Amino acid sequence: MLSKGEVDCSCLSQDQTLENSSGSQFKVMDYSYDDDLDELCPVCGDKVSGYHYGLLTCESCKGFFKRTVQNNKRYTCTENQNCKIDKTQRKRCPYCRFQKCLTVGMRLEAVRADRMRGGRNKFGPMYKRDRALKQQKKALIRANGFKLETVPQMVSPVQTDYALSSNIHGIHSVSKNLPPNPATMTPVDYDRSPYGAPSLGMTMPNHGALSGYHYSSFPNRTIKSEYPDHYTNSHESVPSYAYSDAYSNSPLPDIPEVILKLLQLEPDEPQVKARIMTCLQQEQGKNRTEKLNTFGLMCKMADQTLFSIVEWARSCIFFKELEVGDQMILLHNCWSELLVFDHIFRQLQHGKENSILLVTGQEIEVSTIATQAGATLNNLVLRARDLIIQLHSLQIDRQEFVCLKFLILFSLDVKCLKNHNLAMSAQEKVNAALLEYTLCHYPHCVDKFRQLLLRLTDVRSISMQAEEYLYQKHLSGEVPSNNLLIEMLHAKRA
DNA sequence: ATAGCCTTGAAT
DNA sequence: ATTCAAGGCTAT
Repeated sequence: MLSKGEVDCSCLSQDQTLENSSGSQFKVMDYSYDDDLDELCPVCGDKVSGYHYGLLTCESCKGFFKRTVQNNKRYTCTENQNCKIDKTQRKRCPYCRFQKCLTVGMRLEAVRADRMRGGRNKFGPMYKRDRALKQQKKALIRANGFKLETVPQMVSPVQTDYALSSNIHGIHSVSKNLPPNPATMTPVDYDRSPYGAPSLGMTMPNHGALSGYHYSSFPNRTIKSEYPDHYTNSHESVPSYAYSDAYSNSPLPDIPEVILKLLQLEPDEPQVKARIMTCLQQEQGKNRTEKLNTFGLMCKMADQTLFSIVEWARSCIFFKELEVGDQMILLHNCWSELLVFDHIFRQLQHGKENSILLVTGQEIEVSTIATQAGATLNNLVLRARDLIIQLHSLQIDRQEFVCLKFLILFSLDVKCLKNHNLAMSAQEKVNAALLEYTLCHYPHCVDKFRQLLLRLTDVRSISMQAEEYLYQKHLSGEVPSNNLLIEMLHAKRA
Protein backbone atom coordinates (compact mmCIF):
# COMPACT_ATOMS: atom_id res chain seq x y z
CA MET A 1 0.00 0.00 0.00
CA LEU A 2 2.57 2.47 1.08
CA SER A 3 6.04 1.77 -0.09
CA LYS A 4 9.30 3.23 0.96
CA GLY A 5 9.61 4.33 -2.60
CA GLU A 6 6.67 6.63 -2.26
CA VAL A 7 8.31 8.40 0.58
CA ASP A 8 11.64 8.61 -1.11
CA CYS A 9 10.08 10.05 -4.21
CA SER A 10 9.52 13.22 -2.27
CA CYS A 11 13.23 13.76 -2.47
CA LEU A 12 13.12 13.73 -6.24
CA SER A 13 12.98 17.02 -7.95
CA GLN A 14 9.56 17.98 -9.15
CA ASP A 15 10.53 18.74 -12.69
CA GLN A 16 12.33 16.23 -14.71
CA THR A 17 13.73 17.10 -18.04
CA LEU A 18 13.46 14.26 -20.47
CA GLU A 19 14.76 13.98 -23.95
CA ASN A 20 12.75 12.16 -26.57
CA SER A 21 14.04 10.35 -29.64
CA SER A 22 13.90 13.39 -31.89
CA GLY A 23 16.15 15.27 -29.54
CA SER A 24 13.65 17.91 -28.52
CA GLN A 25 13.17 18.49 -24.85
CA PHE A 26 9.99 18.65 -22.89
CA LYS A 27 9.23 18.95 -19.25
CA VAL A 28 7.39 16.39 -17.26
CA MET A 29 5.68 17.78 -14.25
CA ASP A 30 5.35 15.41 -11.40
CA TYR A 31 2.12 16.32 -9.74
CA SER A 32 1.77 13.21 -7.67
CA TYR A 33 4.20 14.31 -4.98
CA ASP A 34 3.41 17.88 -4.27
CA ASP A 35 6.10 18.96 -1.89
CA ASP A 36 5.67 20.55 1.48
CA LEU A 37 6.10 24.00 0.04
CA ASP A 38 2.41 24.23 -0.76
CA GLU A 39 1.78 24.50 2.93
CA LEU A 40 1.19 27.71 4.78
CA CYS A 41 3.41 29.24 7.41
CA PRO A 42 1.95 28.35 10.82
CA VAL A 43 2.86 31.80 12.08
CA CYS A 44 1.52 34.13 9.40
CA GLY A 45 0.02 31.98 6.66
CA ASP A 46 2.48 33.08 4.03
CA LYS A 47 4.08 30.61 1.64
CA VAL A 48 6.46 28.15 3.27
CA SER A 49 10.05 28.23 2.06
CA GLY A 50 11.40 25.22 3.92
CA TYR A 51 12.18 24.00 7.40
CA HIS A 52 13.40 26.78 9.62
CA TYR A 53 14.19 26.46 13.31
CA GLY A 54 12.17 23.34 13.81
CA LEU A 55 9.31 23.49 11.36
CA LEU A 56 8.08 24.63 8.00
CA THR A 57 7.79 28.42 7.95
CA CYS A 58 7.92 31.25 5.46
CA GLU A 59 11.08 33.16 4.70
CA SER A 60 10.01 36.28 6.55
CA CYS A 61 9.17 34.55 9.81
CA LYS A 62 12.42 32.65 9.57
CA GLY A 63 14.27 35.97 9.31
CA PHE A 64 12.17 37.54 12.03
CA PHE A 65 12.82 34.69 14.42
CA LYS A 66 16.53 34.76 13.67
CA ARG A 67 16.83 38.52 14.19
CA THR A 68 14.85 38.38 17.40
CA VAL A 69 16.90 35.62 18.95
CA GLN A 70 20.30 36.69 17.65
CA ASN A 71 19.88 40.28 18.76
CA ASN A 72 18.03 39.36 21.92
CA LYS A 73 15.22 41.68 21.02
CA ARG A 74 12.52 42.61 23.52
CA TYR A 75 9.14 43.63 22.27
CA THR A 76 6.04 44.85 24.01
CA CYS A 77 2.48 44.55 22.88
CA THR A 78 0.41 47.70 22.82
CA GLU A 79 -2.77 45.67 22.76
CA ASN A 80 -3.75 42.62 24.78
CA GLN A 81 -0.98 40.29 23.72
CA ASN A 82 -3.31 38.43 21.45
CA CYS A 83 -2.88 40.23 18.13
CA LYS A 84 -3.84 38.32 15.01
CA ILE A 85 -0.78 37.49 13.00
CA ASP A 86 -1.25 37.09 9.27
CA LYS A 87 0.67 37.99 6.19
CA THR A 88 -0.59 41.57 6.07
CA GLN A 89 -0.45 42.32 9.78
CA ARG A 90 2.64 40.44 10.85
CA LYS A 91 4.73 43.62 11.02
CA ARG A 92 2.28 45.32 13.32
CA CYS A 93 3.12 43.54 16.58
CA PRO A 94 6.49 41.82 16.82
CA TYR A 95 5.70 40.82 20.39
CA CYS A 96 2.73 38.73 19.36
CA ARG A 97 4.53 37.51 16.29
CA PHE A 98 7.39 36.16 18.36
CA GLN A 99 4.97 34.65 20.84
CA LYS A 100 3.30 32.89 17.96
CA CYS A 101 6.65 31.67 16.66
CA LEU A 102 7.25 30.04 20.03
CA THR A 103 3.72 28.73 20.32
CA VAL A 104 3.77 26.93 17.00
CA GLY A 105 7.05 25.35 17.96
CA MET A 106 9.95 27.32 16.50
CA ARG A 107 13.07 26.33 18.35
CA LEU A 108 15.29 28.85 20.06
CA GLU A 109 18.10 26.37 20.21
CA ALA A 110 18.23 26.11 16.43
CA VAL A 111 19.55 29.66 16.26
CA ARG A 112 23.27 29.29 16.48
CA ALA A 113 25.14 31.11 19.18
CA ASP A 114 28.35 31.07 17.21
CA ARG A 115 26.63 32.19 14.02
CA MET A 116 28.33 29.45 12.12
CA ARG A 117 27.00 29.17 8.60
CA GLY A 118 26.05 26.22 6.53
CA GLY A 119 26.16 22.60 7.51
CA ARG A 120 23.49 20.68 9.30
CA ASN A 121 22.27 20.54 12.86
CA LYS A 122 20.67 17.81 14.91
CA PHE A 123 17.25 18.70 13.61
CA GLY A 124 18.06 17.17 10.25
CA PRO A 125 16.67 13.71 11.05
CA MET A 126 13.59 15.29 12.57
CA TYR A 127 12.88 17.20 9.39
CA LYS A 128 13.35 14.03 7.42
CA ARG A 129 10.92 12.14 9.58
CA ASP A 130 8.42 14.92 9.35
CA ARG A 131 8.67 14.87 5.59
CA ALA A 132 8.13 11.14 5.53
CA LEU A 133 5.13 11.49 7.81
CA LYS A 134 3.60 14.15 5.61
CA GLN A 135 4.19 12.12 2.48
CA GLN A 136 2.67 9.01 3.94
CA LYS A 137 -0.31 10.94 5.20
CA LYS A 138 -0.81 12.31 1.73
CA ALA A 139 -0.50 8.85 0.27
CA LEU A 140 -3.06 7.65 2.74
CA ILE A 141 -5.39 10.45 1.79
CA ARG A 142 -4.94 9.67 -1.88
CA ALA A 143 -5.50 5.98 -1.26
CA ASN A 144 -8.70 6.67 0.58
CA GLY A 145 -9.97 9.10 -1.96
CA PHE A 146 -10.66 12.01 0.30
CA LYS A 147 -9.13 14.07 3.03
CA LEU A 148 -8.80 12.79 6.55
CA GLU A 149 -10.07 15.99 8.05
CA THR A 150 -13.24 15.70 6.05
CA VAL A 151 -16.19 15.09 8.30
CA PRO A 152 -18.41 12.50 6.71
CA GLN A 153 -21.50 14.07 5.27
CA MET A 154 -23.98 11.46 6.26
CA VAL A 155 -24.30 11.42 10.00
CA SER A 156 -26.67 8.75 11.11
CA PRO A 157 -28.35 9.10 14.46
CA VAL A 158 -26.93 6.99 17.22
CA GLN A 159 -28.58 3.62 17.21
CA THR A 160 -30.72 3.13 20.24
CA ASP A 161 -33.37 0.68 19.11
CA TYR A 162 -32.14 -2.83 19.68
CA ALA A 163 -35.60 -4.31 19.73
CA LEU A 164 -35.09 -6.23 16.54
CA SER A 165 -31.55 -7.26 17.19
CA SER A 166 -30.98 -10.90 17.71
CA ASN A 167 -27.60 -12.38 18.33
CA ILE A 168 -25.68 -9.41 19.50
CA HIS A 169 -28.39 -8.34 21.84
CA GLY A 170 -28.50 -11.85 23.16
CA ILE A 171 -24.81 -11.79 23.79
CA HIS A 172 -25.21 -8.60 25.67
CA SER A 173 -27.89 -9.91 27.94
CA VAL A 174 -25.82 -12.98 28.65
CA SER A 175 -22.87 -10.86 29.57
CA LYS A 176 -25.03 -8.96 32.04
CA ASN A 177 -25.09 -12.04 34.20
CA LEU A 178 -21.35 -12.26 34.18
CA PRO A 179 -18.90 -10.50 36.46
CA PRO A 180 -18.77 -6.84 35.54
CA ASN A 181 -16.22 -5.78 33.02
CA PRO A 182 -14.89 -2.28 33.62
CA ALA A 183 -14.75 -1.65 29.92
CA THR A 184 -18.49 -1.99 29.63
CA MET A 185 -19.45 -0.98 33.16
CA THR A 186 -18.37 2.56 32.55
CA PRO A 187 -20.32 3.80 29.59
CA VAL A 188 -17.58 5.46 27.67
CA ASP A 189 -18.58 8.99 27.03
CA TYR A 190 -15.65 10.08 24.97
CA ASP A 191 -17.59 11.77 22.32
CA ARG A 192 -21.11 12.90 22.26
CA SER A 193 -20.87 13.53 18.58
CA PRO A 194 -20.74 10.33 16.57
CA TYR A 195 -17.43 11.25 15.07
CA GLY A 196 -15.37 11.99 18.07
CA ALA A 197 -13.84 15.08 19.54
CA PRO A 198 -12.59 17.64 17.06
CA SER A 199 -9.21 17.37 18.71
CA LEU A 200 -8.46 14.06 17.04
CA GLY A 201 -4.92 14.28 15.81
CA MET A 202 -5.91 14.03 12.20
CA THR A 203 -8.55 16.67 12.30
CA MET A 204 -6.27 19.38 13.55
CA PRO A 205 -5.00 21.91 11.10
CA ASN A 206 -1.77 20.55 9.94
CA HIS A 207 0.49 23.39 10.86
CA GLY A 208 2.86 22.94 13.70
CA ALA A 209 4.26 20.34 11.45
CA LEU A 210 6.17 18.69 14.23
CA SER A 211 3.33 18.97 16.64
CA GLY A 212 4.49 15.75 18.16
CA TYR A 213 7.89 17.15 18.84
CA HIS A 214 7.55 20.72 19.87
CA TYR A 215 7.29 21.84 23.42
CA SER A 216 3.71 22.71 24.07
CA SER A 217 4.55 24.65 27.20
CA PHE A 218 7.33 26.81 26.00
CA PRO A 219 6.95 29.40 28.77
CA ASN A 220 8.62 26.94 31.09
CA ARG A 221 11.75 27.30 29.03
CA THR A 222 13.18 24.19 30.48
CA ILE A 223 15.04 23.35 27.35
CA LYS A 224 18.66 24.06 26.85
CA SER A 225 19.43 26.40 24.05
CA GLU A 226 22.59 26.64 22.14
CA TYR A 227 22.04 30.32 22.25
CA PRO A 228 23.10 31.70 25.63
CA ASP A 229 20.57 34.46 25.68
CA HIS A 230 17.84 35.51 27.99
CA TYR A 231 15.17 33.43 26.34
CA THR A 232 16.35 30.46 28.28
CA ASN A 233 16.61 30.48 32.01
CA SER A 234 19.44 28.01 32.16
CA HIS A 235 22.25 30.47 32.48
CA GLU A 236 24.60 27.85 33.72
CA SER A 237 27.05 26.62 31.15
CA VAL A 238 25.39 25.90 27.87
CA PRO A 239 27.53 23.46 25.97
CA SER A 240 27.62 23.75 22.25
CA TYR A 241 26.43 20.18 21.84
CA ALA A 242 23.21 21.06 23.57
CA TYR A 243 21.18 20.13 20.51
CA SER A 244 21.31 16.47 21.33
CA ASP A 245 20.50 17.15 24.94
CA ALA A 246 17.47 19.19 24.14
CA TYR A 247 16.47 16.59 21.64
CA SER A 248 16.67 13.57 23.87
CA ASN A 249 15.12 15.37 26.81
CA SER A 250 12.07 16.22 24.81
CA PRO A 251 8.93 14.54 26.08
CA LEU A 252 7.68 11.59 24.10
CA PRO A 253 5.41 12.66 21.31
CA ASP A 254 1.81 12.23 22.25
CA ILE A 255 -0.08 9.11 21.41
CA PRO A 256 -2.87 9.96 18.96
CA GLU A 257 -6.17 10.38 20.71
CA VAL A 258 -7.90 7.56 18.86
CA ILE A 259 -5.25 5.17 20.09
CA LEU A 260 -5.69 6.39 23.66
CA LYS A 261 -9.39 5.69 23.37
CA LEU A 262 -8.72 2.22 22.02
CA LEU A 263 -6.31 1.55 24.88
CA GLN A 264 -8.95 2.56 27.39
CA LEU A 265 -11.39 0.16 25.81
CA GLU A 266 -9.10 -2.81 26.26
CA PRO A 267 -10.74 -5.37 28.49
CA ASP A 268 -9.17 -6.09 31.82
CA GLU A 269 -7.21 -9.31 31.29
CA PRO A 270 -7.38 -10.69 34.84
CA GLN A 271 -11.11 -10.11 34.88
CA VAL A 272 -11.65 -11.89 31.58
CA LYS A 273 -9.42 -14.67 32.78
CA ALA A 274 -11.36 -15.07 36.02
CA ARG A 275 -14.68 -15.04 34.22
CA ILE A 276 -13.65 -17.69 31.74
CA MET A 277 -12.09 -19.83 34.46
CA THR A 278 -15.33 -19.78 36.44
CA CYS A 279 -17.30 -20.56 33.36
CA LEU A 280 -15.15 -23.56 32.48
CA GLN A 281 -15.14 -24.86 36.03
CA GLN A 282 -18.93 -24.73 36.13
CA GLU A 283 -18.98 -26.59 32.85
CA GLN A 284 -16.78 -29.31 34.28
CA GLY A 285 -18.60 -29.63 37.56
CA LYS A 286 -22.02 -29.72 35.97
CA ASN A 287 -22.37 -33.31 34.95
CA ARG A 288 -19.67 -35.92 35.22
CA THR A 289 -21.06 -37.97 32.40
CA GLU A 290 -20.91 -35.06 30.01
CA LYS A 291 -17.45 -33.96 31.02
CA LEU A 292 -15.70 -32.36 28.08
CA ASN A 293 -12.51 -33.65 26.64
CA THR A 294 -9.55 -31.34 26.07
CA PHE A 295 -10.72 -30.31 22.65
CA GLY A 296 -14.19 -29.58 23.93
CA LEU A 297 -12.74 -27.47 26.70
CA MET A 298 -10.69 -25.55 24.19
CA CYS A 299 -13.81 -24.88 22.19
CA LYS A 300 -15.57 -23.60 25.28
CA MET A 301 -12.61 -21.43 26.02
CA ALA A 302 -12.55 -20.00 22.52
CA ASP A 303 -16.29 -19.57 22.76
CA GLN A 304 -15.98 -17.53 25.93
CA THR A 305 -13.12 -15.54 24.50
CA LEU A 306 -15.32 -14.73 21.56
CA PHE A 307 -17.96 -13.45 23.97
CA SER A 308 -15.38 -11.08 25.39
CA ILE A 309 -14.37 -9.99 21.95
CA VAL A 310 -17.92 -9.24 20.94
CA GLU A 311 -18.40 -7.36 24.16
CA TRP A 312 -15.29 -5.35 23.39
CA ALA A 313 -16.52 -4.63 19.88
CA ARG A 314 -19.89 -3.46 21.12
CA SER A 315 -18.26 -0.84 23.28
CA CYS A 316 -15.69 0.04 20.67
CA ILE A 317 -15.55 3.56 19.29
CA PHE A 318 -17.15 3.88 15.86
CA PHE A 319 -18.43 0.31 16.01
CA LYS A 320 -20.91 1.17 18.74
CA GLU A 321 -22.33 3.89 16.51
CA LEU A 322 -23.22 1.41 13.81
CA GLU A 323 -26.59 -0.17 13.69
CA VAL A 324 -26.83 -3.78 14.69
CA GLY A 325 -27.11 -5.05 11.14
CA ASP A 326 -23.81 -3.50 10.23
CA GLN A 327 -22.25 -4.69 13.47
CA MET A 328 -23.26 -8.23 12.64
CA ILE A 329 -21.80 -8.04 9.17
CA LEU A 330 -18.49 -6.82 10.54
CA LEU A 331 -18.34 -9.43 13.29
CA HIS A 332 -19.26 -12.30 11.02
CA ASN A 333 -16.44 -11.22 8.79
CA CYS A 334 -13.73 -11.02 11.40
CA TRP A 335 -14.55 -13.06 14.48
CA SER A 336 -12.01 -15.76 13.79
CA GLU A 337 -9.32 -13.26 12.95
CA LEU A 338 -9.93 -11.48 16.21
CA LEU A 339 -9.66 -14.78 18.04
CA VAL A 340 -6.40 -15.60 16.30
CA PHE A 341 -5.07 -12.12 16.93
CA ASP A 342 -6.06 -12.28 20.57
CA HIS A 343 -4.19 -15.54 20.89
CA ILE A 344 -1.16 -14.11 19.14
CA PHE A 345 -0.88 -11.06 21.30
CA ARG A 346 -1.20 -13.18 24.42
CA GLN A 347 1.72 -15.27 23.21
CA LEU A 348 3.74 -12.15 22.53
CA GLN A 349 3.24 -11.03 26.10
CA HIS A 350 3.88 -14.54 27.31
CA GLY A 351 7.18 -14.48 25.51
CA LYS A 352 7.92 -18.21 25.62
CA GLU A 353 8.48 -19.92 22.33
CA ASN A 354 8.09 -23.42 23.67
CA SER A 355 4.77 -23.09 25.31
CA ILE A 356 1.39 -21.57 24.66
CA LEU A 357 -0.44 -19.45 27.19
CA LEU A 358 -4.20 -19.84 27.34
CA VAL A 359 -6.67 -17.16 28.39
CA THR A 360 -7.12 -19.10 31.58
CA GLY A 361 -3.47 -18.74 32.42
CA GLN A 362 -2.61 -22.37 31.77
CA GLU A 363 0.48 -23.19 29.76
CA ILE A 364 0.70 -25.91 27.17
CA GLU A 365 4.05 -27.14 25.91
CA VAL A 366 4.41 -26.99 22.17
CA SER A 367 5.91 -30.47 22.31
CA THR A 368 2.71 -31.74 23.90
CA ILE A 369 0.70 -30.29 21.08
CA ALA A 370 3.04 -31.84 18.55
CA THR A 371 2.46 -35.30 19.96
CA GLN A 372 -1.16 -35.10 21.01
CA ALA A 373 -2.87 -32.76 18.58
CA GLY A 374 -3.72 -33.66 15.05
CA ALA A 375 -1.69 -32.54 12.08
CA THR A 376 -4.00 -29.63 11.20
CA LEU A 377 -4.08 -28.19 14.68
CA ASN A 378 -0.36 -28.62 15.04
CA ASN A 379 0.14 -26.85 11.75
CA LEU A 380 -2.08 -24.02 12.89
CA VAL A 381 -0.08 -23.65 16.07
CA LEU A 382 3.15 -23.56 14.09
CA ARG A 383 1.84 -21.00 11.64
CA ALA A 384 0.71 -18.85 14.51
CA ARG A 385 4.14 -19.22 16.07
CA ASP A 386 5.80 -17.99 12.86
CA LEU A 387 3.59 -14.95 12.90
CA ILE A 388 4.34 -14.37 16.58
CA ILE A 389 8.05 -14.45 15.81
CA GLN A 390 7.59 -11.97 12.98
CA LEU A 391 5.56 -9.60 15.12
CA HIS A 392 8.08 -9.97 17.89
CA SER A 393 10.93 -8.96 15.61
CA LEU A 394 8.82 -6.02 14.47
CA GLN A 395 8.56 -5.06 18.15
CA ILE A 396 4.84 -4.55 17.99
CA ASP A 397 3.59 -2.73 21.06
CA ARG A 398 0.26 -2.43 22.79
CA GLN A 399 -0.67 0.76 20.96
CA GLU A 400 -0.11 -0.88 17.61
CA PHE A 401 -1.91 -3.99 18.75
CA VAL A 402 -5.10 -2.13 19.58
CA CYS A 403 -4.99 -0.35 16.24
CA LEU A 404 -4.58 -3.58 14.32
CA LYS A 405 -7.34 -5.21 16.31
CA PHE A 406 -9.59 -2.33 15.37
CA LEU A 407 -8.56 -2.53 11.73
CA ILE A 408 -9.38 -6.24 11.75
CA LEU A 409 -12.82 -5.42 13.11
CA PHE A 410 -13.34 -3.02 10.23
CA SER A 411 -11.51 -5.07 7.64
CA LEU A 412 -14.25 -5.39 5.13
CA ASP A 413 -15.21 -3.76 1.92
CA VAL A 414 -17.34 -1.22 3.73
CA LYS A 415 -19.58 -0.67 0.74
CA CYS A 416 -21.74 -3.53 1.91
CA LEU A 417 -22.55 -1.66 5.09
CA LYS A 418 -25.48 0.68 5.47
CA ASN A 419 -23.37 3.29 7.14
CA HIS A 420 -20.28 2.85 5.02
CA ASN A 421 -19.32 6.46 5.57
CA LEU A 422 -18.83 5.92 9.25
CA ALA A 423 -16.96 2.69 8.71
CA MET A 424 -14.68 4.24 6.14
CA SER A 425 -13.97 7.22 8.31
CA ALA A 426 -13.20 4.85 11.18
CA GLN A 427 -10.74 2.90 9.06
CA GLU A 428 -9.05 6.09 7.93
CA LYS A 429 -8.76 7.58 11.36
CA VAL A 430 -7.19 4.52 12.88
CA ASN A 431 -4.98 3.94 9.87
CA ALA A 432 -3.72 7.49 10.07
CA ALA A 433 -3.26 7.28 13.82
CA LEU A 434 -1.28 4.08 13.51
CA LEU A 435 0.85 5.57 10.77
CA GLU A 436 1.56 8.66 12.79
CA TYR A 437 2.26 6.62 15.89
CA THR A 438 4.72 4.29 14.20
CA LEU A 439 6.56 7.11 12.49
CA CYS A 440 6.85 9.12 15.69
CA HIS A 441 7.74 6.31 18.03
CA TYR A 442 9.76 4.12 15.71
CA PRO A 443 11.45 6.66 13.43
CA HIS A 444 14.29 4.25 12.74
CA CYS A 445 11.79 1.90 11.14
CA VAL A 446 9.93 4.02 8.61
CA ASP A 447 8.36 0.92 7.13
CA LYS A 448 6.83 -0.38 10.33
CA PHE A 449 3.31 0.75 9.46
CA ARG A 450 3.34 -1.19 6.24
CA GLN A 451 4.96 -4.23 7.83
CA LEU A 452 2.32 -4.33 10.54
CA LEU A 453 -0.53 -4.13 8.05
CA LEU A 454 1.07 -6.84 5.97
CA ARG A 455 0.93 -9.22 8.91
CA LEU A 456 -2.84 -8.91 8.93
CA THR A 457 -2.96 -11.02 5.81
CA ASP A 458 -1.24 -13.77 7.79
CA VAL A 459 -3.81 -13.41 10.53
CA ARG A 460 -6.54 -13.75 7.95
CA SER A 461 -4.95 -16.76 6.36
CA ILE A 462 -4.49 -18.54 9.68
CA SER A 463 -8.02 -17.75 10.73
CA MET A 464 -9.41 -19.17 7.49
CA GLN A 465 -7.58 -22.39 8.10
CA ALA A 466 -8.79 -22.41 11.69
CA GLU A 467 -12.38 -21.93 10.56
CA GLU A 468 -12.04 -24.79 8.15
CA TYR A 469 -10.57 -26.98 10.86
CA LEU A 470 -13.34 -26.07 13.24
CA TYR A 471 -15.97 -26.81 10.65
CA GLN A 472 -14.58 -30.28 10.05
CA LYS A 473 -14.55 -30.89 13.78
CA HIS A 474 -18.09 -29.68 13.94
CA LEU A 475 -19.17 -32.06 11.21
CA SER A 476 -17.63 -34.94 13.10
CA GLY A 477 -19.59 -33.87 16.16
CA GLU A 478 -16.62 -32.94 18.30
CA VAL A 479 -17.57 -29.36 18.99
CA PRO A 480 -19.79 -28.93 22.05
CA SER A 481 -23.31 -27.73 21.39
CA ASN A 482 -24.54 -24.20 22.01
CA ASN A 483 -21.35 -22.88 20.68
CA LEU A 484 -21.05 -19.32 19.45
CA LEU A 485 -18.14 -20.35 17.25
CA ILE A 486 -20.37 -22.64 15.28
CA GLU A 487 -23.08 -20.02 15.06
CA MET A 488 -20.57 -17.67 13.56
CA LEU A 489 -19.34 -20.33 11.17
CA HIS A 490 -22.85 -20.97 9.94
CA ALA A 491 -23.67 -17.30 9.64
CA LYS A 492 -20.68 -16.82 7.41
CA ARG A 493 -21.43 -19.78 5.22
CA ALA A 494 -25.08 -18.91 4.86
C1' DA B 1 13.11 46.51 10.75
C1' DT B 2 11.58 43.66 7.04
C1' DA B 3 11.95 40.06 3.67
C1' DG B 4 13.70 38.24 -0.57
C1' DC B 5 17.76 36.42 -2.31
C1' DC B 6 22.60 34.79 -1.57
C1' DT B 7 26.43 32.06 0.52
C1' DT B 8 27.97 28.42 3.27
C1' DG B 9 29.20 23.75 4.68
C1' DA B 10 28.09 19.20 7.38
C1' DA B 11 25.54 15.41 6.29
C1' DT B 12 24.16 12.41 2.80
C1' DA C 1 28.50 15.91 -6.00
C1' DT C 2 24.22 17.25 -4.02
C1' DT C 3 21.08 18.85 -0.44
C1' DC C 4 19.08 22.34 2.23
C1' DA C 5 18.79 24.79 6.61
C1' DA C 6 21.69 27.60 8.75
C1' DG C 7 23.60 32.75 8.58
C1' DG C 8 24.49 37.01 5.62
C1' DC C 9 23.45 40.83 2.60
C1' DT C 10 20.79 44.64 1.07
C1' DA C 11 16.76 47.29 -1.31
C1' DT C 12 12.96 48.70 0.46
